[in-house]
Amino acid sequence: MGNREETETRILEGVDRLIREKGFSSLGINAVARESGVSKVLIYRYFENRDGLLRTWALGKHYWNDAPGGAPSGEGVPWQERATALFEGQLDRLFGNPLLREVIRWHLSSDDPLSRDVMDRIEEKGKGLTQEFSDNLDTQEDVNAFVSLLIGGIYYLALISDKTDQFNGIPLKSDEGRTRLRDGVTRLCGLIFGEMTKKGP
Amino acid sequence: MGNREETETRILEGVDRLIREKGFSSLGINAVARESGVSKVLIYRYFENRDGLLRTWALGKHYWNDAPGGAPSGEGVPWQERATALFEGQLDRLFGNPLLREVIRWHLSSDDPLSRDVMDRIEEKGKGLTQEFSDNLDTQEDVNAFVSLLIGGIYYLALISDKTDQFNGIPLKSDEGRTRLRDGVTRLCGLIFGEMTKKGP
DNA sequence: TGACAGTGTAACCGATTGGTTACATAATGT
DNA sequence: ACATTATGTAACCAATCGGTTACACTGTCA
Repeated sequence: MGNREETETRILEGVDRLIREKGFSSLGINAVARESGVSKVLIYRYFENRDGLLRTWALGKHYWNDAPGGAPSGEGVPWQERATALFEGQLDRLFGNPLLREVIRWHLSSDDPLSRDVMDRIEEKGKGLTQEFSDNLDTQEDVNAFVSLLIGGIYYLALISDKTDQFNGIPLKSDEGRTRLRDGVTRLCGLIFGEMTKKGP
Repeated sequence: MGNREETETRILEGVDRLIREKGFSSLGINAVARESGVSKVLIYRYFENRDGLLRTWALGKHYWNDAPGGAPSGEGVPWQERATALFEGQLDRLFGNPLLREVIRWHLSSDDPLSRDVMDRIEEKGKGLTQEFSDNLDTQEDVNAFVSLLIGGIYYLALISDKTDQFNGIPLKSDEGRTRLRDGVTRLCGLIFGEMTKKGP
């Protein structure tokens, strides 16, 4: 008590907990105040209103920088391998981060432009990587379409993994399912990028 | 007035309109009554409560039977062609039916078990078709993983098409984007199912 | 000591929520 | 004609929402 910074972080931690447990739909000022054990007047005093609170929460997050960094990008690495690393990284990232899934859900269902800003930051790194593919690959194929479908598939399966145990015969909550998806992605990368070569001068 | 059936359909039509315009999140009794121009007491009288209303709405829908029927299933049709028809059908279905997308959004974000029931009916036909693949194909590949990723990708891209114009360089709201996705799916089906043959005895 | 800024709480506001009670009116069967 | 049933509306209920006002306390600087 008597410490503004501490109170602010307590509030933001409350937001964090609330989103993780109930999602964005039930994220009201009263709920945050209750969860944080803090008078809601302080929320208005320190964050102006619900929007300001959400904005400082979202923009102060480090979560969005956990993009798959394991993608090998050396000169000699074949594109198939790079793509595999990218997709497997996204798979682990999505399935391993419940808060991230909650934010995607938020973006899919709300009209709040802030959700777009946050999504942009989430996708930032991945976009740079996929850009590399379409820039450097010498192929007639629509690489962007392939990538979009695969990334989208990973997103969707991660999202419904919170709601159901199985999708199309794949157990989404077990390691077995994760492994099958991982292998499937790897196999698809082989089929798609297997014969592609670097663009000539 | 004075006609129960007519009032009931007016209410259900109001639900329909409301979901299409605002989604499930803002679907309250008061909103339905306002939208339908009907006293909310009648909603309670005829449908018991919000849950009952939603249940009769969802279970009385014909929408869920518009699954891609164009999939050729004759004996001589190659599997690659069948798969292509299945996925392209799903693509058109998802992008062409806003109400369907709202229901999927609902399922992704709510805890209501009813949403699972509705999703089961939506996926029913597709599940039967994909089951055929894993049953009849003689391959070492994890066909279910491929199918799950592709179907999921179609779902996700359709969902975000309501929120953003472009994803990964694909314009989601234009015919061009639809065509590119369609071609991408076709091409992937070629890569995946191209060499698969029917299971021998 | 006193003025003053920052931190905190309780109580209230109007609007809206899901849900109910009471009552008026129209149709129906005897 | 009369009693009963179905259809409809207005008014109300407690609870919750985002947001505000008023007031008590604590420290700091003069």
